[in-house]
Amino acid sequence: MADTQTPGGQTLLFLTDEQLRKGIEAMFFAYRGFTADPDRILDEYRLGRAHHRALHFISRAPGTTVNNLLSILGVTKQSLNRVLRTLIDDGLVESRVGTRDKRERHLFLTESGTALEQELSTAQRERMRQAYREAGPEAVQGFRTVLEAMMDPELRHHFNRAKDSSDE
Amino acid sequence: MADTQTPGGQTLLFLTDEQLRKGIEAMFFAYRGFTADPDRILDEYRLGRAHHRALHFISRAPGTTVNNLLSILGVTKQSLNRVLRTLIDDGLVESRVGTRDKRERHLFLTESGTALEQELSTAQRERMRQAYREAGPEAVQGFRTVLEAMMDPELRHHFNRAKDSSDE
DNA sequence: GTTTTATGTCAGCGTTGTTGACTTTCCAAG
DNA sequence: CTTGGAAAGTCAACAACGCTGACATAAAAC
Repeated sequence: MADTQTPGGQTLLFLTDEQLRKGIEAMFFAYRGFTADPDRILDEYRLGRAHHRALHFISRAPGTTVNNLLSILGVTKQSLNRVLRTLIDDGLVESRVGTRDKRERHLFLTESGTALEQELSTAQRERMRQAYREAGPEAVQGFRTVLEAMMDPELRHHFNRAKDSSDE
Repeated sequence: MADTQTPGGQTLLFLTDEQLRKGIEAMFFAYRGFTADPDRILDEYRLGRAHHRALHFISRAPGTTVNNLLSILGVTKQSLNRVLRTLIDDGLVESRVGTRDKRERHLFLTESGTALEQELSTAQRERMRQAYREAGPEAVQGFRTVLEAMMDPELRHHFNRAKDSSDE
């Protein structure tokens, strides 16, 4: 990767379109791998990626409201509602009317919801762990740094929300 | 990132579930940013991401066959066919019957197809360039390494196909 | 106490993925 | 030269998951 130091010490990158295109393709192919294992499991349950995302974030923040989930997932409430309906009908998620504000619904994973989320998460974590192992610790640091820089500022906010209780 | 050296010199990574989950969320949020700019442009043309992917890989390998595109994109021919039909009807892609093997169709971008591909690619490359600039050269190297490790071996093959004429 | 805002639900539509059945074209092996 | 099979395309139906619009209800604001 071509780079030089300015007299001021700032690192400059000279990035060809070709290098950037390879990065774009890497994202495309890697994302396919990233979702492949959960997708296989979801098929067995007749669920899709949207259900996985909902399970993931409900698991991360039990009792979260529909509205909060909405802003994290970046879809319309109607779209999320259909997904939640399926999950509730399947007994994977429980929706409790808010005590302070009865308009709100607080979302929790049921026992079987927790089990499925674990199954999905384990498969995806194993893929991630394997990739991290192959790549090595400095690569992982770089990976995370570039991904964070690629996010929309608004989304980065959601990402960093739970970061405190994390790895650094 | 926790890591130690074994007496043998191999680097071991101790990765908590929490660290891996953050990596998973980073992929999720970053991919949203990654596709956000092209999605906005595609909306104006009443096209979707599937069309963008087809344009990208036809642009990368002009004259590629439908079958080759199929194995790269990993969708069914029926699904790809609908996308190609739209692109051909819109005058963005040209399909030429093969000379050596007349069963094959070779795909090329038209002038306006090239223009749209450029517009999409430029938007996406700018996002990528910005992220690379923010993260710095070592981070970029790590990013690419982890992404490649995350791919399915079969997909990695497609990725490396055009790598020779690339950056290393 | 009526209006406005927030939240969630129901109905319907578009894109893009899927499978299955079928036809046409054409290369190549027998 | 015929036939088997690969490549490409079409039609139909369906599922997942985005979207908009219309609407009910709860809470807040006036």
